[in-house]
Amino acid sequence: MSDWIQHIYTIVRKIPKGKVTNYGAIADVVGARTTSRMVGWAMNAAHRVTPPVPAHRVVNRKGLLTGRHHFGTPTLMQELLEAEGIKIDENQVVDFEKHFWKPE
DNA sequence: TCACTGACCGTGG
DNA sequence: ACCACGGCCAGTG
Repeated sequence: MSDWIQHIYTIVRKIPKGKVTNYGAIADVVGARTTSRMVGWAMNAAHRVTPPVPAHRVVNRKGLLTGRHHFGTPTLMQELLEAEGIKIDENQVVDFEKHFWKPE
């Protein structure tokens, strides 16, 4: 695995419970060497790495749950977020900016 | 080996 | 406000 992928996993694992972030923010922290699309790719491969990565806390810039189909069931991602106190409406995070967590 | 694709985002027409 | 395009890396056929 390349460094930037490990870097992404490390960052995602730092996301506090009840918070969410977006692909662009992660790409920004990792550096200009990667783009948000690469972050998405990394998440696709994240489910087979250990320790587990809370990929459900990563959404796109509009707060849309674009990755929900990559979970076991189409609703699993939403359920995980709601279990942490984040409300979802029409596959979108309610008050996204309020729950947004900027990685560093 | 080459070509295409992907859980995205910002910019320009 | 809508549409198209470039960027960046690894896996797959």
